[in-house]
Amino acid sequence: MNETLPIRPDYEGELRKAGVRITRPRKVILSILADAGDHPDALEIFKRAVEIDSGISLSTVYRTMKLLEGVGAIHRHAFEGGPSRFEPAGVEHHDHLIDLDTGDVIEFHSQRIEELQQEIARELGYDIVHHRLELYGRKRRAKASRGG
Amino acid sequence: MNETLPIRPDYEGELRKAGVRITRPRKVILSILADAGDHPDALEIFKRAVEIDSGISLSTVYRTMKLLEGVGAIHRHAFEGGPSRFEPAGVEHHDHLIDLDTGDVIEFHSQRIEELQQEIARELGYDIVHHRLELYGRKRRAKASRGG
DNA sequence: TATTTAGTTGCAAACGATTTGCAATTGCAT
DNA sequence: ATGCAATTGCAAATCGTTTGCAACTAAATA
Ligand SMILES: [Mn+2]
Ligand SMILES: [Mn+2]
Ligand SMILES: [Zn+2]
Ligand SMILES: [Zn+2]
Repeated sequence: MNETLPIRPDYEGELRKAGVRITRPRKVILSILADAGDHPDALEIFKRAVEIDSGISLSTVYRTMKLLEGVGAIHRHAFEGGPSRFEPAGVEHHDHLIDLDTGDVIEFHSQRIEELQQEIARELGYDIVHHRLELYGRKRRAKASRGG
Repeated sequence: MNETLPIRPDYEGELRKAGVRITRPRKVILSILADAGDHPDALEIFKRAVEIDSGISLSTVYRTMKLLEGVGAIHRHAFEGGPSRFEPAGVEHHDHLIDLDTGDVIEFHSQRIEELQQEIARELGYDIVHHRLELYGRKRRAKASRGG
């Protein structure tokens, strides 16, 4: 296992540099994203935002997510079934394992898989722009058990 | 235009065994799926169905896709952006590479990746129920070229 | 600081994909 | 052939998301 440095991405600077105005709603949303440990969807971000500034609208959340995605500040995930979920783009690349029972999202990374993907694409004559690897599963139950 | 609807016999039997009524719309949809070489979405299946039987409705296509998915006869893919796309479940498992320029869907399979996924899930204490691996890329351009 | 103005907002209405209620129809067991 | 539950087509509803628009505001300018 390796440590992940809990770097708080300097969103505002990044955005200013991209010519984006730093408004009140955006500050709120950015702060929520900056210290979100999970992968919230737009509605969840909206709810958290309202706690800080009750004037924020859901439209603005959607617009802001699209904007942040556009400048590469966040990643959008479309996990099976549900709405888009987001996470800051600052962290190292990783893929996800979704717990079908609880909805928990577990992150993992396999350099070997990444390499194999490149290899496959190359053989097919392609360059990978991005990819999506999601494992859907359930907690392994102890093999000999009597509990429900 | 066409004579008999060449429904894959095992396909229909599979459904009967699952207690599903074989109706005219279902026969049409099944035949379309059986010899679809691509990964059509509901609307595309609907269009193809209408050519055979103009009375079929889009609702029925959606309902049938859900039913077929439920009994495991087809797989649903939710590629980036677009609507759900489908393919018969009979073929060997494979994953997909989507050409970002043309929309082409290329199938591939890596036993090594499949194994690594299992390994990762196991380490995290999970059993994989299913997974999704999609590569999005563009055709590799020859390094020294003058063509468009 | 006051002025200016293009970017941004909240709201409501529109949107595309998919689902659903319902009355009419149909598969299929009898 | 009969009877009835399963299935259908249609329209309306739903869900997540986007958009038009008039009011507002960040931030460049004077
Ligand atoms: Mn993540
Ligand atoms: Mn396929
Ligand atoms: Zn990856
Ligand atoms: Zn696979």
